[in-house]
Amino acid sequence: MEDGEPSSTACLPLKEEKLQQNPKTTKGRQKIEIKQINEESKRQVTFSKRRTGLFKKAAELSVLCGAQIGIITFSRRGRIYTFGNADALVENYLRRTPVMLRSHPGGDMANEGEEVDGLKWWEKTVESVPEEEMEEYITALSGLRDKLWTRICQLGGDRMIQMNAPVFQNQMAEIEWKLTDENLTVRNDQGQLGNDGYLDIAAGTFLSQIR
Amino acid sequence: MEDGEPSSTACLPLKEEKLQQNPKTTKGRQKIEIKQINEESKRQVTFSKRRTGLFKKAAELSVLCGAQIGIITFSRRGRIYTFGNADALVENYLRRTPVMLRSHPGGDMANEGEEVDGLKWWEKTVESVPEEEMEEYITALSGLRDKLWTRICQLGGDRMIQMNAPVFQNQMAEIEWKLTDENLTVRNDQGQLGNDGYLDIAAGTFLSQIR
DNA sequence: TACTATGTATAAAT
DNA sequence: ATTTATACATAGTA
Repeated sequence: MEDGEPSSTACLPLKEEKLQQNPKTTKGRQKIEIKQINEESKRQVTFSKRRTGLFKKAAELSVLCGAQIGIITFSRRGRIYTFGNADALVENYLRRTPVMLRSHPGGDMANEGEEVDGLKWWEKTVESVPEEEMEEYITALSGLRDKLWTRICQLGGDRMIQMNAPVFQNQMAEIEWKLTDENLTVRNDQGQLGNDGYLDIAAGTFLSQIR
Repeated sequence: MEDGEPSSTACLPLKEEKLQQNPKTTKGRQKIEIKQINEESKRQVTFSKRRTGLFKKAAELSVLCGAQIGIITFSRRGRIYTFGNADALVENYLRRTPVMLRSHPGGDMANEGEEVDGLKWWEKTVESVPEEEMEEYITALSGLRDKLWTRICQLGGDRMIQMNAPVFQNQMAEIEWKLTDENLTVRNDQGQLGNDGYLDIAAGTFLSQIR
């Protein structure tokens, strides 16, 4: 059909003429189904484009409506991309959901307030947690999650609204789980914590979130 | 061009005739400037529409690219709207940024591991923190923010990318501050913490983020 | 809430 | 990265 399709003999180089006249060089944006993109490179391009778009939208929304917005994204590769000030966000979130944040219940508390290496004990990082205290540490961390959620739901009522695009909820949960698993595995492979119990406990934690 | 344009006299009152023929019931979407919307009701409508759009985009992105995405929004009214599983997000975030999470450094640590009211000490909420320990508690919480950020930047490198739409960065910071202030005030008004020092310390914390 | 017309994001191709 | 055509989001209105 393509108007003036070259009938071999008469008008051969029509393609070029067509380009001049109505160049339709691309098919333009095509409709796509919202489902996992399998092709690696394509997925990466899409992720990059849409992440940019998402963050732009978030920025616009925050300016237009004076809302405080934070986005944290864990890419499939395990990279973290954040929008807004993630730590302020997290702190604010935690501030609004009062819980005990202690996550290192073990250890010697006799020298409370004392400084070791010029640091208050609560300023030390997890790396300094001895192997034998790790399990309790992890338990506390898992507890934190539950406490957070419980507390949030309590606060909830009219002050909190949880929104998930209903259609995607199950898929989200699935993906979240898979990726959490992936992240934890990567983390484990890096041997930073090197505690076998870690993955199992975390797995239980997240599995419980999937209905 | 519009086929069959009625030429009344010569060609003068074209406007009206055009309207009749093509009654354009609305002006359609108009371009808007990205700046604070002052009109309350308009802002609310926009917030609602765009928040929905943002969450939809996030859902699509997560499905298409298998990314784990979480969004936390504090509306100007202090409401929290979240997308994804905020607590999982926060926990995952914290998990990836090892820090001491202790935020209640004061208190009697002699009964370490003991249970009070059937709760481990790290399971108790902030409400149970005595007034005289509050300041230290807050200091620890502020410390947490810094620790988080520092640790994140350390982890950073190729595994972390911070993205802010550059154009909006300052505005974001401003808004974040204003809203944080607002939230804290609200919180204070509710008398849940009822500590005068609270606001001041928090203020310093957030002010330091604004360049 | 639902509708239109138009602005904006982006899939595909370069 | 840039371009283009099209799908999608949404400002203003009812």
